[in-house]
Amino acid sequence: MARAGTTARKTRNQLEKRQAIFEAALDVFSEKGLRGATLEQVAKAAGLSKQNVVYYFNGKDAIYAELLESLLEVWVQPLRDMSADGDPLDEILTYVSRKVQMSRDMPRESRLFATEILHGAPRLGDVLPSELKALVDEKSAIIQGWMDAGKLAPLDPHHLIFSIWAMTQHYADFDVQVRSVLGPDRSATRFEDAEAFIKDMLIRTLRP
Amino acid sequence: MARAGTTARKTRNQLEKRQAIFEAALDVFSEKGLRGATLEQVAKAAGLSKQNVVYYFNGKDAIYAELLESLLEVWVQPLRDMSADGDPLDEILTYVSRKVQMSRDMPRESRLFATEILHGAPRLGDVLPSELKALVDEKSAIIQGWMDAGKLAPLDPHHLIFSIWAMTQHYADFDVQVRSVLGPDRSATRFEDAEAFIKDMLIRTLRP
DNA sequence: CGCAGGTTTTTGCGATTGGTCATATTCATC
DNA sequence: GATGAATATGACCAATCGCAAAAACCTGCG
Repeated sequence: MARAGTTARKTRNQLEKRQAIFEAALDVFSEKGLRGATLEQVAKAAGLSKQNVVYYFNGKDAIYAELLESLLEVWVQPLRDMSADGDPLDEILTYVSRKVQMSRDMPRESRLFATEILHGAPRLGDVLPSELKALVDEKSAIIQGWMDAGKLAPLDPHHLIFSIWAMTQHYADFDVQVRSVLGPDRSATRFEDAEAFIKDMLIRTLRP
Repeated sequence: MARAGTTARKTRNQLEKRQAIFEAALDVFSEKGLRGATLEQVAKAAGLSKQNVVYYFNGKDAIYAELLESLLEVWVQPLRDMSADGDPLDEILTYVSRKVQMSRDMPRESRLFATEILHGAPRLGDVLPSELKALVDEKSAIIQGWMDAGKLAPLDPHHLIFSIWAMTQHYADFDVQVRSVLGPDRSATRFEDAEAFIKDMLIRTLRP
């Protein structure tokens, strides 16, 4: 037996299979949650048998944990990219664009994280209070700098970031509700409309 | 056998027990989700035996479904109370206040609805596209009226409501993340700070 | 008081689901 | 064909839902 899940070195085939399982797991877990999903559903979506999935990972929880971890960096990248060098408003509006884009193109990832955090983020370990906090603190300091320089209206940077997270991710996480309320026709342009709305709101708010 | 769950008429004792089960179920379901929670956990939290809980309801799903339904009206009440007669900005800021208050005082309810909608809201039936849509459309029309009268800056009312939902509920649903990022000291005042921030943002945005 | 009716609770069990393990068997590659 | 990787098969075990029937508990009324 190979225990593909534990060995560090992996063949091309192994990586492909693991990727297929990740993709399937993202589908199933984001829709039903960790407990609501079964290994068999993941296996079927990946085109493998339940036992074969276990061969590549060490069980259900391991898939979920590794999936979360592998998506983490991608998830916070837009905030990472916010630079102190750019134009303040541009930087923030670009950040909003990218977050709306992620809600449209990666709703499963958004829901996965949402569910996890909603339930207390037990598997995110201490990533939130350490790494994420550090990142947000760093970017908040930059924003604060812009405000101190009179380039933006003075507001609490932390809550500004929270509000951007909330508004943008809302369109991925609560898509069912958004579409229900907007109705079929207006739903077609919900992401563009949302982006325009949020940007408009931030421009009016942040104008010094 | 009495089938307390099905009969329309209920004694005082029955109602009390059912209420206790609701309370326990809210605790457990909001924390672990429907599938993640077990009947026994609910029963223990309610101080009853598992089988006795089944006596009062017709099983796990029935508790969850009835719980959701019983909370729905409470949940949308603040929006219901928004009146066309009041001062536009006041009405909206009051709405924000009440929503933040609900995030602080009823986080379990918020998370329960969040989880449900996140997973496609299968048990909310067609409440979203019918009743909720009607309510939001009605209030959006009122806001639109205010904007047309020049009392508020022109914005999309639907997305304005979405953004208020998103920002206020964020502090209940993602409380773990908020507290992690803010750190212990700043967390103490997170709801007051959030309310002030959101109101400030809306005032700047909606000023005609 | 005591018992007859219904109500509530407990006991015990059947059945299903789902995660995991152990052991073949097939496959690919040298 | 030899060797290790990959897949398939079968079985097991734990968790848990839900039912049925017995037991305990009222409560009103003769």
